[in-house]
Amino acid sequence: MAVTLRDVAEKAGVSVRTVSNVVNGFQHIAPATRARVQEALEELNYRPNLVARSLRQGRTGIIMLVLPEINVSYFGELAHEVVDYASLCGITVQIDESGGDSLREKQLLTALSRASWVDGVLFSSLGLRGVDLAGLAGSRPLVLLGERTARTALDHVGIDNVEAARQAVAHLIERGRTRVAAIGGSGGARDATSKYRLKGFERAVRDAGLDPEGLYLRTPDYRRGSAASAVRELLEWDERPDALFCFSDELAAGALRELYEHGVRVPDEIAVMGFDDIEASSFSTPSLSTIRPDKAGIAKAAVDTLLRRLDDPAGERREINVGFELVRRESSG
Amino acid sequence: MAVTLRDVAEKAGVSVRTVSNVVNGFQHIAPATRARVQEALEELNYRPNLVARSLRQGRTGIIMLVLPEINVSYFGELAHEVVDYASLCGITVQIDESGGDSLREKQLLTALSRASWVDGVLFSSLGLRGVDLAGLAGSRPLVLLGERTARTALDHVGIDNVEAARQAVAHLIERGRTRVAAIGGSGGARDATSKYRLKGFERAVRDAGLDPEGLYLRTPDYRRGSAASAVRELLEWDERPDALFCFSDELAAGALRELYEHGVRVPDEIAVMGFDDIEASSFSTPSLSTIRPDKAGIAKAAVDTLLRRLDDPAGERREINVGFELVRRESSG
DNA sequence: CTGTTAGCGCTTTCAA
DNA sequence: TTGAAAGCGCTAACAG
Repeated sequence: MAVTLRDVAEKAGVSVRTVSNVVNGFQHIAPATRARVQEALEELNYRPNLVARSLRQGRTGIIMLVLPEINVSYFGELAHEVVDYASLCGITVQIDESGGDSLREKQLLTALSRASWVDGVLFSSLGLRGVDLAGLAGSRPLVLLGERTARTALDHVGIDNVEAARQAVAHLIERGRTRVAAIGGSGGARDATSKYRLKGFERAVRDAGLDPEGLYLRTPDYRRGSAASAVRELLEWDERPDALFCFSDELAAGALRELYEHGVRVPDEIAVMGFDDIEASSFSTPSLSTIRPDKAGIAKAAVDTLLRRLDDPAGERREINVGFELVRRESSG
Repeated sequence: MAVTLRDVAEKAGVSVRTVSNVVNGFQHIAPATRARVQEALEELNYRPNLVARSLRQGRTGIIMLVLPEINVSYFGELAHEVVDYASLCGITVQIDESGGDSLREKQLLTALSRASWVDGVLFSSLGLRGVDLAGLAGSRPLVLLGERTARTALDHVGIDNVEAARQAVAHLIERGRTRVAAIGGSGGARDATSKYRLKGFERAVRDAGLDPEGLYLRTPDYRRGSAASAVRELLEWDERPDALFCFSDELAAGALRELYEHGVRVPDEIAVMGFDDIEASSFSTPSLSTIRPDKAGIAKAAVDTLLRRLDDPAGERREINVGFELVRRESSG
């Protein structure tokens, strides 16, 4: 059914070798031969069988991007950048979701070893443990995205979460707030991201000579729906906070909604900062001040690192910190 | 380097055939042999080379999902459902973005024929033309998602956009609105989605004995940022509309923002309806009334249809309409 | 410059 | 029940 090199070779009256050379743009070919082969190629509408090519070359040009959930805006935007940049490099991206919960994380690891056609993996997880990673040791190159959750020899691309969080909270304090609360986190005990954002929060508060004690509320995940109960709780404190630092824009969106339902004016009564700068945040009412990680930069660094690792499996471990930016909008006053 | 069937066969003192049988769970194997092979398998930590297997079997278990942009919430949520359901079927999903603009649509088609390892394609495009599709005729099975934009023999999964839009607008009219405007669309001349939603809008308006003339404003795309200028324009009409039907939730979010900036109260002065029910919509202020297409249903139908088509390439064309639901929230009063 | 050919690792037909 | 071997379509080493 499918046209093969042999079919083309027969039609053009040359060997498969020659056809292969033409297909792959090899240099030293007699113009006449090339023309003849080209013609046969067109006439038969030849399409190379990439599976066969991959088997031969040991590379597929496919990388896998593993993230918690693609429908979460931040990850959707990150995936967009990755797909975008990878396609520039002639790489196709396959997407797998870890779901965030550790039950499915096991399936995921199975999937990972299942997917032997994948050249390499970009892994963005909230709670990957060292033991999990161990199982991957011998397999394909893997670049960790987001926060490093275990001491490994893996390449890593992320941002300085401590400093970013510190700047976010410092910004609230600069705007005159003195009682800043923080909310965020995830079910995973090893959620390093929230650990570092919390550290940055505490640092900023202490730098201002204030006390962060008792001002942090954990949430089960980073989604919009998870902010409500935390917000309800802090509204009942004896001394209400006058600012709120959310560990994600989605949480912030949920917080804005809950504050609105309680008739609390933002930023007048409570200022709000998010983290991620998802697209929706500049359109919310009020628009959301936030930290904007350089998503395109993360994507580029991640893909580049992975490709480099493919060529040089033994190369030195790379630890890349990509930039971020503080975005001031209405919600922080 | 990688362990192959042969390595295992040698170690176990059997033929590759036998090892293959064990790996694939073949029935008729002597218990003793099986045990010996299992042991060798474990000891060498054998992982099948799926590229080789695919070459042999002519199937990879990979399908491609093509959509405009993965960072657009609706598509992110749809992709989530597709990845979810496909993984249940043992299928991996590869994602490609068409970008929406026809310039990149050509690259996309190239990519499609490039990607010969893909078993089949789920294609969600806003403006695919018949001629474009023609080029794919001989290649892999393709299921069209969203709106059918050309008369083809392709399978198609979507929702009844005319009826959904009609219900949305009828709902606004039921709530007492008499002057409903519509905004949405895309650059493509062949944006069938907006065509049908517009038709549903007009039908609902006429059904109520009103006149839709001059109440539709085209936007360049369905994104949040594209609603602003349309909203500014309709606010300057002599007779202001008292309701607004947006062809997507993102447009509606942009509209809510713009109305807020102009001090127009929603829903008191203008009621707003969206379309898609992205997650953010239930958290906006005011929360957004909208049409909720059964995304999981679309994903399931799409994957099922594609898999069936793989087994039966000559089967009858399938035309599937998935359900939807009207979601009443604050923005429609 | 081009033809011949040996595999890449696997499944599967044909024999035994 | 198991072995031997063909071959999926391609690339590349080796000849010529």
